[in-house]
This record gives sequence, C-alpha cells and structure tokens, in this order.
Amino acid sequence: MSKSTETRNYIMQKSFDLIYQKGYQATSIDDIIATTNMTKGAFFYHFKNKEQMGLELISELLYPSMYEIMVKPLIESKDPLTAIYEMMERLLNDEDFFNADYGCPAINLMEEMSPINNTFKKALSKLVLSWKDSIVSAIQSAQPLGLVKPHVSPEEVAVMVISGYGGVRGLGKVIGRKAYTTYLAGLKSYLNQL
Amino acid sequence: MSKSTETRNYIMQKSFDLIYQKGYQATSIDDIIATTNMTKGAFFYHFKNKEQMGLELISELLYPSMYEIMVKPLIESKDPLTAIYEMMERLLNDEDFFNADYGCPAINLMEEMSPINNTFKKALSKLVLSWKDSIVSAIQSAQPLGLVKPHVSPEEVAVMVISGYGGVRGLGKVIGRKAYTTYLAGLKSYLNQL
DNA sequence: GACATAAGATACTACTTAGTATGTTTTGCA
DNA sequence: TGCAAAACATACTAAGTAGTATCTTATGTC
Repeated sequence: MSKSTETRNYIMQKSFDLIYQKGYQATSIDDIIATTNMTKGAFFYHFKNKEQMGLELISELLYPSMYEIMVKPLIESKDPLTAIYEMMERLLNDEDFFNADYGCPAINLMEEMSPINNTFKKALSKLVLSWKDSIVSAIQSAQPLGLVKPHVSPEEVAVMVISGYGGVRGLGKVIGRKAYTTYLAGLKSYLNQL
Repeated sequence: MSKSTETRNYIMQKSFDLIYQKGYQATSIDDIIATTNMTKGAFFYHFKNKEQMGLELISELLYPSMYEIMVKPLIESKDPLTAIYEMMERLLNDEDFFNADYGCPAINLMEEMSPINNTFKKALSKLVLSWKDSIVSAIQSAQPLGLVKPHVSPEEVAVMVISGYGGVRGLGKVIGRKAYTTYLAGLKSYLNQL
C-alpha cells in the first residue's frame, strides 16, 4: 500500500471513530486533522469536501464491514433461524468494533443524516435493504424445509428483526448493555415460535 | 396565561419543532430566534442557556406528551395485550405530532444526546424506564388472567416492544411509512403468541 | 541526478456559533 | 399616574466552522 493511500485510510479510520462517537455534524474537520496530526492541506488533497468524505466512509468502510457481519452469515445457511440469532448475537456482543454507549455507527448515521441529506439517505438505504433482503431470503428458504410455519410473512419477520436491532442499539445508549442480553433472550423466543 | 409565559411557551414549541426536524446540535439559537421573530435578549431572558432550554423542553413538553400516549393507555387496562398494540398503532399513525421522515422526537434525542451529555441521558432515561415499567406491569397483570403464558418474561417483552418502536422509527426515516405497517403486523403476531 | 507531479503544510477568508453587555420598552401596582 | 421591575431589543465578542489559495517537501521516473 502506497504512503498516500495509507494516510488516506488513516484519515478515514480516525474520522470514522470520531463520527461514531460524536456524530457526523458534530465532528469538525479541525477535529479530524487534530486527532490525525494532519493538516488541512492533507485532508482536502484526499477528499473533495466533508460530505464526500462521509459518503466514501459509508461505501468503503461502513458498508463492507457491516455486510460481512450482517448479511454474509445469512447467505448459504442450512439453519436460517439460528443463523439470524447468531448473527445478532455476534453483532451485539462485538465489543471491539462497537461500544454500547455509542450504539451502532450505521444506525447512528441513519438516524442523524437520513432526514437532512438525501445522498446519505440513499447510501444508507442500500445497507438496510440488503440486510432486509438477506433476512427475507433466509426465512423463505426455511419455510419449505418446515423450519418456519408457512403462514409466517418473511417481510414482517425481517422488519421485526431489523427494527429490534436498531431499537436496542438506541436503548443500550440509555440503559446500557443489559438491554442487549434481554433483547437477545426475547429474540430467541420470538424466532423459536415462528 | 401571562404574555411572558406565552412567549416562553412559543419559543419552546418552535424550538421543539426545529430540534425534531434538524436535531438538537444542528439547531442554533439564531435559527430559533429567526423562526420565532424574537431576539437574543428574549431568548436569554427566558432561558439560562441552550442546554437548559433543551432540558426544560424534555421535562415540560416531551415527557408529558409522550407519557400521555405511551404510558397512560397501559395503566388500568382490562386487556393489556391489545392495549399495547393499540398504543403502538396510535403512536405510529399519529401524523399530526409525528412525521415518518423525522422519526420520533424522543428517540431522536436519545440517539443524539445520550452518548455526549449525561444530563440529557438521565432526563431521557426517565421516559424510557417509565414506559418499560408500564409494559412490564401490563404483561404481569395479564398472566394471572391467562391472557399471557406464565413462562413469558415481562421484561423481555418490554424490551422487545420498546426496541421495536425505536427501531422502526429509524427504519421509517430510510424506507418510509410502509415500515410502520409491516412492523405493526409483525407486532400483532408477536403479541398474539405470548 | 534532474524534474515533473504528487503529497502535504501554512495562512488565510467569510461565515456561523453561544453567549454577554447594555440598551429600550412594556407592565403591574402603589 | 408615577415608577420599579419585568420583558424584550441591539450590538457586540471570542471561538469555532468549511473551504481556498498558495506555498513547500517528498517521490517516482527518465
């Protein structure tokens, strides 16, 4: 990796961390160059402006890493229901990438930016829609196998699961990690009854 | 109502609207005095500073109105499960107070402010905890009546319902109101199976 | 090793921000 | 009706904001 792309990645990673903790709008370019020990010249050499940097953050950092943990485990799984539960368990128990106090970086950006920036909204909707699709497919594939009752709506389940995740990430910000464990228990009963 | 408290209420109501649409940090005092046609002198006569105004917004406007629609319907209800469902239905279908693009003002503030301001966090946790308590009590009261299976954990149900609500408000920002209707259908099946 | 360009640094600008100091007007009440 | 205090207005400040213009240094290539 060239020195140039190395610093670019470094700026993006640090920006990601700051935005994750403080929010996109509350993170200033001065913040970013301060924590990276870079200068404005470096930042604006690598990125057209702050918005462009944010969008590249989503497509190059957020989307791929979230796809890996949220979507991929659901594709090609013999046991879709436990795959969904274990995906959620890994997601909520990953304390390296996530911090209960700060919630989920993807959800945070959705909450903050969707209402005020249509480009962000579209970029983020890709992520949520591909997650939804993978859950719908998982349930659909489970039904002919008799693992999920035939009258169950895969769309409804997907919305329930996604909403549950987004909501418990917000709840965790307020009442802490215990929200996660309680939610996971509730999710297990929910999935078992489908 | 005196003229003074009238303008105070007016400032608070307009501030509430702005914060609901743009977020707390993105709403400047200049924004507020511009949309109210007031001046800085008026604002700082009625409020010590921006933070204090936000906190009074929560305790005087947000908490009471949310309590009315979220908590009250669950107290003294003969049929707790349908009470929960109908509460959620009213909450999500109220298009006067809420806008799908902007989500829920309480959830928004939780998402934005809990990680960065402990006073906001504590004020907002009151709301979410009293909601949780009322759901727990509703389920508990339903169990001896045979309306909810005895092995069901009221705490788990409460966390599922609250997370579902918070999450679907975020999802609605991205994919629109159809998230609400799908979620409500999913919630109904979930509650019926308890 | 020269030298063109990439990569980064410095110093600015124009604007916005929360908050203050000090002014003027309105209002209740003796 | 006079007048003190409440209610509001005006004009500032100091710090922060995204972005630009221009400079210097590093790096690959012939």
